[in-house]
Amino acid sequence: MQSLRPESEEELSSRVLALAGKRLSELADQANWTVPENLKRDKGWIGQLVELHLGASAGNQSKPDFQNLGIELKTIPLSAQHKAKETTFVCAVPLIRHIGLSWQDSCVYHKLSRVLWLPIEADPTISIAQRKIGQGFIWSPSEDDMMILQADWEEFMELISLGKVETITAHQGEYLQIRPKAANASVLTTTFGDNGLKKQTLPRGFYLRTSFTNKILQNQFL
DNA sequence: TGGTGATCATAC
DNA sequence: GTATGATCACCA
Repeated sequence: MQSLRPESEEELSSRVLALAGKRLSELADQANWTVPENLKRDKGWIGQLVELHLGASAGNQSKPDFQNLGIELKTIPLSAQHKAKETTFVCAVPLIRHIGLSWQDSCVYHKLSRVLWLPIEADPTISIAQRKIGQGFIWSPSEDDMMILQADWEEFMELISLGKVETITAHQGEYLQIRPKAANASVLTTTFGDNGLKKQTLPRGFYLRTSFTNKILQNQFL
């Protein structure tokens, strides 16, 4: 199966509504997919399953999931207390050719401008098959959110411009954080060191802290 | 035990 | 290696 792409936000919203309360086993059966026992070797499985059901443009293109609508799909794994369990990957950190890059031209700004959040049960005591889809919603950052995201982003990019990416830890940033994003610790990409010379380093990504995604969830369901 | 640093699958 | 999709796993 492959759902056709939704042609409007309204159409997407009604599909999201129809998914609410469904178990992952139902979606997997419809797609003729096998539900894994755990996600250790299938970390993106749930995300890809819901993409299929909502008609997101498949593939590894660096474009929004719903390109015609400019909407990015993100799942949120929920604990038993219905709080976000994991941070949310946003995009890779630019480590070269970032000189003069403005916030409004950044990947973080573009990825977060319009997001379909889809909360999904992730309590480890529930089998993957029995986990239920929550109530998804389409969201954009508030002005206050934008200010903080921009401030975080500019602080990080300032350090990167100074060749200090390797001094950045995940403790920094209010809403955003920078952490490794690679298959393993031996993967290397090019950057410039604090001496201005080209060097190799671990690729990193921007992630949203769970405190921020929990705030988004609270505002939505308050 | 929560959060940071590390990691997994797959397409190209 | 980089893009997509994320969660694992260990240690402070």
